[in-house]
Amino acid sequence: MRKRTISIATVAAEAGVGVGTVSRVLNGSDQVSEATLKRVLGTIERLDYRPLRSASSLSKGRTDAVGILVSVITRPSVMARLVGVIDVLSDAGLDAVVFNVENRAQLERHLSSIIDQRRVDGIIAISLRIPKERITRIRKLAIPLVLVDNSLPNLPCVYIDDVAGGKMATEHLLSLGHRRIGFIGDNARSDLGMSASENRYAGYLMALEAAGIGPDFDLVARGPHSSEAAAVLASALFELGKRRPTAIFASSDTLAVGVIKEAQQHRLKIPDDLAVIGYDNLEVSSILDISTVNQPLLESGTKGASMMVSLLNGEIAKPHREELVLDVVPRGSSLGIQRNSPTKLYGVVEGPQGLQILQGGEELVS
Amino acid sequence: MRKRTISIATVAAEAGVGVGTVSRVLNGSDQVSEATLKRVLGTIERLDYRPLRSASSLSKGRTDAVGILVSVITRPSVMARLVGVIDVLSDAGLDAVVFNVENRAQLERHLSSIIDQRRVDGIIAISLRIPKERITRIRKLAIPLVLVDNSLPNLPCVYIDDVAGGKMATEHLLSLGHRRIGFIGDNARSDLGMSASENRYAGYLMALEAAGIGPDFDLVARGPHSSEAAAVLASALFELGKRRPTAIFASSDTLAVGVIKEAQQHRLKIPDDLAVIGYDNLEVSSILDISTVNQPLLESGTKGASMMVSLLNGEIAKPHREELVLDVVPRGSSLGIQRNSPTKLYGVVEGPQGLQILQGGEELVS
DNA sequence: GTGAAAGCGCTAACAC
DNA sequence: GTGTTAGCGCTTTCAC
Repeated sequence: MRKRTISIATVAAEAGVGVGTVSRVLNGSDQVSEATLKRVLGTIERLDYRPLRSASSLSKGRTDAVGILVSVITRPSVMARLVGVIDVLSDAGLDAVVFNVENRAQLERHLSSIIDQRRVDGIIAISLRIPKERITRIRKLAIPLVLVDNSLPNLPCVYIDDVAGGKMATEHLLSLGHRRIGFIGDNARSDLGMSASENRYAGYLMALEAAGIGPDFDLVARGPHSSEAAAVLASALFELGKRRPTAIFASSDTLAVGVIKEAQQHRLKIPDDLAVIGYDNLEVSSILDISTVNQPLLESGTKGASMMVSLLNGEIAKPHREELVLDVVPRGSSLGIQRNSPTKLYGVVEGPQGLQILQGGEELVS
Repeated sequence: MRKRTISIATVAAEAGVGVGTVSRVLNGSDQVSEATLKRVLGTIERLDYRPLRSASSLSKGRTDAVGILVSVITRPSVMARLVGVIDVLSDAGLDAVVFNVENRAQLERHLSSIIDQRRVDGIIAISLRIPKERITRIRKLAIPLVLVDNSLPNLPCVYIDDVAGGKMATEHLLSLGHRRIGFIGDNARSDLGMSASENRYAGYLMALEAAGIGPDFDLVARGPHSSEAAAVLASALFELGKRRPTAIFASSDTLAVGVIKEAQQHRLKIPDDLAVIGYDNLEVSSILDISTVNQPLLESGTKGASMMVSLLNGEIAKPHREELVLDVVPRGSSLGIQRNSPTKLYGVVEGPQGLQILQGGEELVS
């Protein structure tokens, strides 16, 4: 409570050394003798001194922070990627500054603030299409940019082939003998350029064509990204009577949930009357036994963030492009096979007040 | 490409004014004549100049960023609060620096880095208990701290009364005539101090006692926060035969999903053989028609962030404590009433390629 | 109203 | 090895 503010100068004075030496100690330079190191460290400890971030940022010319642009953060798939990104950045000692982008205007606003003010050392864009002009500008300013769940030439990115995924999902249904396969997906959005659903749709069409089945647009429906909307759309498809689909590919598990719920309302048995496959392998698909296309969501985030870390450390020279693998996870909603009970994974024990499943890595209150 | 870096001095020189004037313009001071304002603004525009964040931070002594400490970010309820926080901060022009906290060690690490380096102007802790020593330190440094989904004396916080919520949920089941009511919740964790589930359990016990029903620990089970774990625990309760519960209060919707899924495996009809109520009113509860206790998740985030904004603007003097209201949302899993079809909410139209539900606020690709 | 100059707290290049 | 010093780019008195 004595000093107004305690800076590097205070420490230097107190320890009887120059500020340079203190700075060296702070930054782990080996140009410091054992003796002074100890002394300075001691003073720092005693004074409880911590260097001010903004000062060193200004001096060093970097912020040690990474901006994360996220499209519609509430979507579980986006969330999962974000978590992966944050974890890796955090481990690398980088701050994760998160920007939620719900529309084009926000995207522009955030981008300009991030880029122009140099708030961050690098930018990770998740499931987002960045306007060309911005890309150009970012390039010119030499700000590292990594794309997660998107792809652009000459830019480091973690790419997932949604077309292939859509194809795989549809082929799965085809392999089960289905011919009248419906598609339920997201509205195509021009503002944020999230094209995942449309790409999966393209894969769907390709698979059908390869199987010699022409597209039937009566079996195709799009809407907002919610279970409720999917339920409504599914309902419309079910009303087609004889012409109704025997299987539906929903471009995300969230939509698949709505489809299945609605099927139950219509007394359609899953998968006998209607087979369903979703996409993303969200937790909900596992618990509701919904077939799906697994994409490594968390991994896409960690991979992207790792790229960023490498870029910032100057370890990577040329833009790297990583493509993650997809795989169909067949479950009850298409196969009708009873899924394995998860019981085996857990050991239930008698706890102090009721039953308990102990979990690893956490201390339990006794 | 001429100048190395373009700073406030460049602008000043180019505009033929002093740096002070440019700074005034930048910060919207009214101490600038109309003429110079115009000229400086013009030069800024022409030079495409933007002030550097870290420089003004150092000078101003603030970062215009807020640190958000989040416990186990993957939980949907936590996510929802986070989204609320980010949105408000973003609108206020504050950067949201997110720290994911999975264990006590991480909490300490992040806290010390945030606090000591003054990376941020304020801290918002979501669903997290901050150790006393840290609170003391934060207080001493006069760093604004807001608690969301937690409460501490003399600290601004957005509080949700989980005990009351647990009581409400249990009373709902009691009111339906149930006497053998089970509880499935999270393991109590000492490291992060997330006590929501335990508080709801306390409410559950209170409601039972008020109804003259003694606790039966055979009907109580705890485990990790996942549907799978809940399913396993539910299974154990179902095996009690005659003594099995006729209703279950799951301390979160995520757990309720597991309970219901497992009930179906056991051929228990919902809600006739087993009534279920969850907590949080997550999207999944709506689509699966699960009764729940609604808590304004997003609002807790926005409220908390608003408090922070006020604090940083010096608008609030004493710590404010906001308590959000809870309400039971009775649905099919306890009442057995067919929920309203969401169909009415949406208008399905004939799109260019299949059916479509148009959504407001988004441009659709034609 | 406006310019000049003194910091803000740290880093890094340069001397010794 | 270590001290000294000149910035990093901006804000903010304080004169004029």
